[in-house]
Amino acid sequence: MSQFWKPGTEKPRLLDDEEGGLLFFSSLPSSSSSGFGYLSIERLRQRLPVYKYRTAILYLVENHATTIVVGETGSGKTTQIPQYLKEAGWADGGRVIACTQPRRLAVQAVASRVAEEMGVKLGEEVGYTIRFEDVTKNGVTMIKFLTDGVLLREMMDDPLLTKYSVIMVDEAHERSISTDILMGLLRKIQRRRPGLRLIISSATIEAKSMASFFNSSKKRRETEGEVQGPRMEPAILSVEGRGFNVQIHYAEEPVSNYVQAAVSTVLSIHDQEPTGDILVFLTGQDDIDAVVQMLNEEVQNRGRNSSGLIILPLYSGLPRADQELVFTPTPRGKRKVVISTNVAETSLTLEGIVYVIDSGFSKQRFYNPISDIENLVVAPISKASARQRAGRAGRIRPGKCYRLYTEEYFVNEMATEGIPEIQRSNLVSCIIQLKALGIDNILGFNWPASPSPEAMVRALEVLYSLGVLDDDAKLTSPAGFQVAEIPLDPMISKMILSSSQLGCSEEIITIAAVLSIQKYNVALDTVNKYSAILQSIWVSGRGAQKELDEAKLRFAAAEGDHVTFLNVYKGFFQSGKSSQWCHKNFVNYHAMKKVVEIREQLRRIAQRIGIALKSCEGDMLAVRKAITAGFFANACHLEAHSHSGKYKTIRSSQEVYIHPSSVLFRAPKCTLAPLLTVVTFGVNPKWVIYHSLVSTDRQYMRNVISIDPSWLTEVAPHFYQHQHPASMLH
DNA sequence: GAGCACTGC
Repeated sequence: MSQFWKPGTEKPRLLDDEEGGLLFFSSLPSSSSSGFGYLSIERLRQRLPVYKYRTAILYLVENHATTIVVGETGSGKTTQIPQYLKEAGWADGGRVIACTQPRRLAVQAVASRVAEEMGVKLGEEVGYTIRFEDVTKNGVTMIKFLTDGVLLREMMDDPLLTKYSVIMVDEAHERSISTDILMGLLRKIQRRRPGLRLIISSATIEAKSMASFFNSSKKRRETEGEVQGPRMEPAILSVEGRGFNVQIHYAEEPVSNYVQAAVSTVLSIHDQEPTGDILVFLTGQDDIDAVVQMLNEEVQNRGRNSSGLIILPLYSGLPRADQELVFTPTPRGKRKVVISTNVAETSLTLEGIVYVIDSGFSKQRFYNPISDIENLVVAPISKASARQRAGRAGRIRPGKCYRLYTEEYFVNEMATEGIPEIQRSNLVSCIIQLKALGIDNILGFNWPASPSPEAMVRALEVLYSLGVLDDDAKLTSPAGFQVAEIPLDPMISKMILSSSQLGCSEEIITIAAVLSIQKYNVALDTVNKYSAILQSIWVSGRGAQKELDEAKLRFAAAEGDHVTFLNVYKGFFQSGKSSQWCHKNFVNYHAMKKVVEIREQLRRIAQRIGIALKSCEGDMLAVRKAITAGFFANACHLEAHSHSGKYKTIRSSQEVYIHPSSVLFRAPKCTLAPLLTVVTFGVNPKWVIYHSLVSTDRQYMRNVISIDPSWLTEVAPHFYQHQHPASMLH
């Protein structure tokens, strides 16, 4: 190994989210007060690195409109700064200190930790808000943790966020879409509310560009003259972390096959290095399964001597029980090897890792506004990501990180930061949200990172075709405002609006809930459990694929997947929401409970914005029409004489195929499902609409429903008559 | 007969 690896000079210090993993995943009852041991809470707080900056932070917040805290992980900034602010009086007079997080779980965990440190009941002085859970008390809560998405929603009712005295945006370096929009809007609010203070918590590299983004001093002087108040130039403060050093080793030669290299590096570490668990970062399930299999074979070949390795895959699609294995403590004399996706980079923290192997790649989403298709591709990570990965080795003692790329590559070729999510995504949701907040000039909006004009224009086009924006790109009334109120993709929201007129809103709301669960995580209620991540209402299980397929057939509707969802929901409901029923039918019980929850929320919103709740009593024609009204842009036609099931999109003649997971993949025959109206038997429907595309070697349509082409011109005449002569549709 | 980086309202 010493020939293969060259020690580098860089020794990053580590530690992220003491507020994260430790709290969730430790087998110790770390969130109970016994976890604090002999030391008083006060003493423990004073031991955190951030403590010696307490006075400085308070001074800067007092005197600067924006303070940027460059906090290495483990500095204690997230839990301590809100408490310092409260102690200094920023929550006096009914004001509230807000602290945002990108993830729900982090919100819950940090809030309960801070409540515990302050010796108060969660939901009183310290509270939190995430979707479906508002654990705060008006007039009592002084420190409030929330996801940045929730804060954005709050701005719809209170655009200036008047109840907050200080807003701390944590993990800003992750540059999620919500964080970016939030920062752009906060910068605007700041001009109108000189009393508001912002704290942006960011990683090292970006601090300067963040500072120039928030530097509005010149503009302020021009417009308002010299005024009393905080300085508008942001202050930057750096707080060190509390991790152990991690020694970096680079590959001497470029690595052509990181799967193979990862396997041999694991074996070298196991042979030559002292005990300590290994974490390997790869890109996805395929890589991971390959490495797991190769390691298992190697262990078998070597015989009993190498049986000290416990090899565990980790990715979000893994069944919950398998994910849990990763968090069980390593038995004495054994070495755990976790082969993981990026999920271990930000979302969860493993204890006991001493060695990290970094492939240098991850899967990233890219959006092509021309084709309007989002692709998931394997791409090189950034330096920031590489540092984060390396840091995972230094949580319990000094560690080592093996990078499967050369030092020259790291220094000269790797990008400093990743591309912000907003520049890699479809902007439809984000733009309607800005419109609803009164930001009319989208192209002129001051973004922390501006999306491409093409992407913005494309999103405006889509919203226009949905009837959500008018000719002046203003929200239409009432449709535009209604769509903006519904916390879902605008195409789904439009589908819900149309269902109101078609008399099938109860059914469509069920479908909307199922469609949104498919991208959703199901976080369990308590802080001490990790989130079970779901991708479908079906149980995931590679082992029982055949049984799963058979179970699916019990619900399969000839109309397509959306109607199939209705059959599943109906069965679940009739069983009394029974978990045994789910188990028997290969339906994911937790996912169904979430569907029920989201469905209830959507019904409440629907009633609030004046959508009539009505069931169509089995009239699937109405249901399919409503789906068409939202997703007409995704219409496809079966190629004539195609025996391979080839479709083409109407909009751009893209070649697409029905995904094998769809019930229409094997054009289903009529089943016993009670809601079913027979449409076709055993042949591919000529016209379909898809909910989303998955791109691999082919473009696959996921969640497909058959339609009648005349509906297209009926529900979206502007779209189809202008762009496509009606003759094309027949 | 194929495939799912990661979040969130």
